Amino acid sequence: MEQFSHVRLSLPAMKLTSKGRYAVTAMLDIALHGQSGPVSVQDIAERQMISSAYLEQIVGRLKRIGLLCSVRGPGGGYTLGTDPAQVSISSIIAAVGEGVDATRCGGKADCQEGHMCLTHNLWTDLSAQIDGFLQRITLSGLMAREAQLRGGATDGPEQLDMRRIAATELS
Amino acid sequence: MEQFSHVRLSLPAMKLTSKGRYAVTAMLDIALHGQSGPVSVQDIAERQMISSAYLEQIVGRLKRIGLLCSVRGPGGGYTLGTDPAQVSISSIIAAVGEGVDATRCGGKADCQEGHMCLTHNLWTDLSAQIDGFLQRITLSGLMAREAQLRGGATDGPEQLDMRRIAATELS
DNA sequence: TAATACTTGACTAAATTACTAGGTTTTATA
DNA sequence: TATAAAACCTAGTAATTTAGTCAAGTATTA
Repeated sequence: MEQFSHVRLSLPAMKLTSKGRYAVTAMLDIALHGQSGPVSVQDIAERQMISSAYLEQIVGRLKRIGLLCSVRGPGGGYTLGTDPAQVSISSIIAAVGEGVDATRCGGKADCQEGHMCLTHNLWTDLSAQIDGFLQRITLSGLMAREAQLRGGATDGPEQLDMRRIAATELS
Repeated sequence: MEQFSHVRLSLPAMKLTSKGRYAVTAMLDIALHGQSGPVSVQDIAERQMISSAYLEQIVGRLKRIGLLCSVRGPGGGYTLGTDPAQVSISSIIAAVGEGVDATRCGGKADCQEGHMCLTHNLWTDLSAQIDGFLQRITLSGLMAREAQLRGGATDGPEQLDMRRIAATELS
């Protein structure tokens, strides 16, 4: 028999769900189709098969942050708000409230003992690892890959090495 | 007005919640306190402040997988089922059904176009990145850190560089 | 001036998480 | 041999989150 109810401590160490994926997909779609003018949410939703109403919420946040600009009225839509070379995947995901939130105890709070702190640091460092990876990959990096795919072989999805992108992006 | 309901596609790209953290914490607790005999769930629950009934479920899965052995009856409990140097954090997390499940389309299925495949590969590679990190860190690695912490400075939780552990673990 | 597009806020069904509750074995020890 | 301490098992369930929907706007311009 349990003596007391445990406090519910959710706080996932990290989350990356459809919302974050949709955000990145939308940014990339706008980057690729925004040459001739603004891209409407409807267009993105149809191309990427995402609920347009849901996408509106996501794209709205990306605009408020400044990652996108909007043009209203007929023929309107969204354009990139920044140089795609400056936009990391990490920042896109963070813009919609996802990504890596460190640990349950915000920095030091709850860790009572040494070995508790040890796993705590494991999660902290894992978070840094993930975020670092997502920070090294930019929107222009993804665009370059896309261009390369279009120009090169079209027979099926081959394995891509994102680490190489990240590396070239860094140097 | 939306013409049709979109199919709900959950499938988080990755998840790491309390369940996975509890599993790692429990394994480490048993590794550290299991010298003199089996460690009971009650003991772990009290030390780590986790609901014992919930912990029982988690520890049960770790046993079924073979990461733990159990001793029934009074004075019973759990002991490690394997050499801690062979147990990666990745395998502990996987044992309780968490960790990294690749992408929504299992390998190639749904990717209709090039740029779709591009973000697909981003998630695939991120997953590999995360899992690689968790695979390079072992239970004995965490134990060594704990021992070092006990022996060394006791004034507060300092920043640990897990990457160094991972590196030494590899070489 | 009407169509198009963005804006907002509230609402909801489904899924998942983090538990709880209540039992049954097994087995050391008194 | 009774007792109690432990593992083991199977349901439930409340809270939270996700992935949407819905409705009623406001702004812009062909």
